[in-house]
Amino acid sequence: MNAATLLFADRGFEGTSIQSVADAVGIRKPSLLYHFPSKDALRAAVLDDLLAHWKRELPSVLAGATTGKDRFEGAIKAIVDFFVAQPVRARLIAREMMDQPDVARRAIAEHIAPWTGLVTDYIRLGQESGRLREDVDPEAYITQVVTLAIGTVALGSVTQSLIGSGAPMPQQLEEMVRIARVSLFKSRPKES
Amino acid sequence: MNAATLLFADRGFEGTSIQSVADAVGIRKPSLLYHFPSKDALRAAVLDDLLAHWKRELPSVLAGATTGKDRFEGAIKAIVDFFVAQPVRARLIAREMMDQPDVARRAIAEHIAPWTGLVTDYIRLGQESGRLREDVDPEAYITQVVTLAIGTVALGSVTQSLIGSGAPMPQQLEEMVRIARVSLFKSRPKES
DNA sequence: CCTACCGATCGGTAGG
DNA sequence: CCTACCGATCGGTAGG
Repeated sequence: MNAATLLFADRGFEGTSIQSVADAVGIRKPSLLYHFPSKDALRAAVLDDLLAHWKRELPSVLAGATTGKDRFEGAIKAIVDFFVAQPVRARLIAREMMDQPDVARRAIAEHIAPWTGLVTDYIRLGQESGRLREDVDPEAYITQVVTLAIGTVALGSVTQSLIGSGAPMPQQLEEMVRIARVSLFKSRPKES
Repeated sequence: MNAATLLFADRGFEGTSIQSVADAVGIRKPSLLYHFPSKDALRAAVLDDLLAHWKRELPSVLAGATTGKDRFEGAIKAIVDFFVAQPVRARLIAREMMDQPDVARRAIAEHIAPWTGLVTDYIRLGQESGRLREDVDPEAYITQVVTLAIGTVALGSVTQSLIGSGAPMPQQLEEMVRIARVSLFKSRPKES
């Protein structure tokens, strides 16, 4: 499954033969097909595994980020870091979103939406307490932040060179967090 | 070429057979291979066409946006609108970035980077004139905006359902422009 | 988990 | 731009 995840993320589902997965694991193709009855079953299992992982990890990430004084500050960085730490999964989910929008939509709506929904609640809370900008659309905002995080990680190796010299990855991540933060919090004096 | 662009964007390069392209055009496979000596040649031609189109259109888009008083205001919306208006091309470039990072990097660095570089110059100009935030990293900022635009369009049909109810596309685009704007301009009173 | 094997489709060529 | 055809690889099965 790990091998399949890597190959699917790297070359795409259609660009990956079950033979190549079997090779990576060191078994014969029919042996692989014993564990996963078809290539599509393998795909489904890989996607399930990905979502199960996120479903397991997200609560603690969000819990850790939404506790204490700087819960809003922390939440943004936590969400961004979460995707940044898993470039393979980010690329895989980006591919699945393009390859099978319907499947990905259902899977995400079922497993992930509840947790992002939690974040929008926090945002609304912050808006009422006057710490967050009122012009933020909570649902659209969190969607944009996640899209940016996935996009930056999945396409990062190329977007770096959008500019002549190229903006190195660490600076891209810093700027991403800055953008997410500034567009959420009410402006205040300086920070550092 | 249009047929190939659509199919590549939709199902990916590996997921598209030259037979299916030929079918879409209404000719036989060998006839297609007469015009494009190999599948890879077709891919290269499609990518070239995409970049040529952007190279042709970008100047006028940027020129129109960077003239007059509200040149900064306009530039953001122009860049975002530019990608939003071409969902097929956005999806294709996103795929090519993942499938062949090296090829995409070279192509973008050569054809697109000069124009985005122009935007970073404008941003620096705006920073000096005091209208734009000083904490903006121009290179990283424009990279992030483009990534967000491409990502939103390419993955949009799925990210909409990141939230239970789902944030409709128009609202996502509005929020994207807001995020890009707020994180670039110095804060000021209300707008509307 | 393996060997042996299958029909279908793949990208591509010959030759007109 | 076509018909006819090629070897290689595809996902998958039989049977042990």
